[in-house]
Amino acid sequence: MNSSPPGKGSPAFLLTQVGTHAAQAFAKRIAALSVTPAHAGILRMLKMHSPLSQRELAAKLGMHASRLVAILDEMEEGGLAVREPSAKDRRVYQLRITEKGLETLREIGLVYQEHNAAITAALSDEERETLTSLLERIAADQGLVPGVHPGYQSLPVKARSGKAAGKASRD
Amino acid sequence: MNSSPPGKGSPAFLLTQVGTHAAQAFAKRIAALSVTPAHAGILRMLKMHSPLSQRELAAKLGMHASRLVAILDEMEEGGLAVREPSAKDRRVYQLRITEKGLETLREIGLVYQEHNAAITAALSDEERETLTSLLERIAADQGLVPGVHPGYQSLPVKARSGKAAGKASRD
DNA sequence: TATTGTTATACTCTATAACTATA
DNA sequence: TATAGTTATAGAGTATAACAATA
Repeated sequence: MNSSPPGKGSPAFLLTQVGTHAAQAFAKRIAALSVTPAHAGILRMLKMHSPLSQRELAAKLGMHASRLVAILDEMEEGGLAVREPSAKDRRVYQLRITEKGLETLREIGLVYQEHNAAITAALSDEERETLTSLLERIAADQGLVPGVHPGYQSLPVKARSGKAAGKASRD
Repeated sequence: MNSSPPGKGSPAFLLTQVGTHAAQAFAKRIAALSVTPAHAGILRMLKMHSPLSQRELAAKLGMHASRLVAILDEMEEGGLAVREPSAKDRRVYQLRITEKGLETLREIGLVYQEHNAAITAALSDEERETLTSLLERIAADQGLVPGVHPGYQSLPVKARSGKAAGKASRD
């Protein structure tokens, strides 16, 4: 097991393999709601921490503020969130989730539940809990912030250009 | 737990969170060997299945053949693999791993072991085995091919441009 | 006419550094 | 002079469709 291919049946590789698959499957599911994982994460942040300036939001997500501009443009266009001028400082925007954003977040929650059930379909309820608790301990040990995707720095901004999504094969 | 943010403490989200983190951490580790995850996966494939044509390799990895061109150029440049003309069909190349490629694969194996230990440092041996077996069952249920990264379609070809890697913060 | 590997094109995403308007 | 948000630029990656050589 030393000169052999690394990690075929060992946890770290399985984690990236299954984790990548889960991320792809989730992105595909919520594409039906016209949102990306980035949108979903931002909606969640805004629900929990509104109001937030763009820089505060960027800091919380671990991404550069300039990347947020396009994403927030999309979200405003889609009616999910709004930029409101701050009374105190005319340079900053207070970001707030809209009623439609809250509704979309609820729908995302439902889709997530389906996704969660599908991904862990092979496990019993008890095993699901075991898995959750092991993963929570790893996440804590690795310094991951609950609810924040570490790939935020490079999560696609827009949904993949449609053609590929219709290709039947994946998931 | 219904209108609340999706998946904070539930397995599917934890899987993508921890899985993404693990993938990033591994990529960073093997960057010290001047290889990317894509290179590592190809080295492993070539060790197991040499010789292989480019189209056969692309099919096994689930990626488009044209993407392989640049990656194999790099690997030949780095002396990890070679394109040998086929005796039977002058259109095809037989890909073979070199002695240096085998040596690099051994080193990757060692780095992987460190990585695996680091990622699962929070767990006991028994828990590690439990996690492995749960993940293997999920992977099998989801139709994932053992040892093949589902993100192969969009794994970065070259190591990230250096500057970012030296930025201290991640991992 | 089909297939292998390659190249060319157009498109997306990203990071960085200007830039503006405020403070 | 510093900060919030924006825009511009340049670079990297990808997918797709041509393409040349060979079958």
